[in-house]
Amino acid sequence: MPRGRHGWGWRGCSRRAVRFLEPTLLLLLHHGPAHGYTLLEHLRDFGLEAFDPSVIYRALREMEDQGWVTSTWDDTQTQGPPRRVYRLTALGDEVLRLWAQDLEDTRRLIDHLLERYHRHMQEDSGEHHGYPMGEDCPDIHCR
Amino acid sequence: MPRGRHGWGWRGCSRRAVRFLEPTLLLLLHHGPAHGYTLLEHLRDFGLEAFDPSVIYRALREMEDQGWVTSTWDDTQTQGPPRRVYRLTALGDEVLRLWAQDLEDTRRLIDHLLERYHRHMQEDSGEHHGYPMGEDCPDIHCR
DNA sequence: CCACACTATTGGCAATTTGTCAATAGATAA
DNA sequence: TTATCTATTGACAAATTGCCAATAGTGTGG
Repeated sequence: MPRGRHGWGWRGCSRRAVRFLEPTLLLLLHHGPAHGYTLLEHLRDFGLEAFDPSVIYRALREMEDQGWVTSTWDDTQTQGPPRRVYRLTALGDEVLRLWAQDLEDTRRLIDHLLERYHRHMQEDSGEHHGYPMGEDCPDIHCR
Repeated sequence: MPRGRHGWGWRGCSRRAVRFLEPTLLLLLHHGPAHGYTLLEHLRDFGLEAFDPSVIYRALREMEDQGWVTSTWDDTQTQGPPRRVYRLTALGDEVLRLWAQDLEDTRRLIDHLLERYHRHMQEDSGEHHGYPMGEDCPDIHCR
């Protein structure tokens, strides 16, 4: 998915991941209360890596503003500064359900697009579509 | 997918759609050269509606900058100002293939998330997870 | 001819989103 | 005490996006 005048790894490259951040956090919190850092680690199980912690905390604060989660300071001692415990609210529970529906819609869109793509590719394998063949074609370079 | 302090229909609401714009345009152009307005109409077949024309033209110009498409002025008379004809380049053809792969990756991510969601919901139907039940829970209102 | 509507493309801007980097800060180990 | 690890917060620049207006050619009704 090269985009803009860039390849992978430019500013905004992981936007796909970002859209999965909120539903994934909600799902993780549906399993039970957790700390921000813990959530960060569990995100890897969902293919969401390389998140700067600030992104997670920002998402959590926004979700709290929405009333999807609440947070309290954890009084139990740990090796480090005090931590927040985030827990899902009933509203967050409901939002998670809406997210799931939305993701199913998105899935259908992708399916439709891919189905069309593969069908079309099968139909006219080897045909040309008006673009000049044989010209020097620059390689796609993703940085 | 309520997001931010908004529901559907706020600024940035259709970002999901926007991400399908480029691959869909490439796929449409793979069928053959077309005008911007024509493409705009065909997008509906893919569940992508309500695009402001400027969004499509902006995308097309960016794709041209990348060398994925080329455009020439159509000299045939029509009821209106001169139109551009966009056609896919060999590079655009290749990019379309990469997009398809990327969409398949995305689909896998969604599947994984949804599978986890449904499995978890089945496991603990009726259980609580620490959030206070019975409190007044504000309705989710999407505007 | 003039006003108006329709088709088609272009330009600009403000609000929002996103990535990155730095700051703060407690606890512990050397 | 200095350094290091854990945890959270703040701030900023760049990119994305939606919206609205401008331009412009053609045809239609009065």
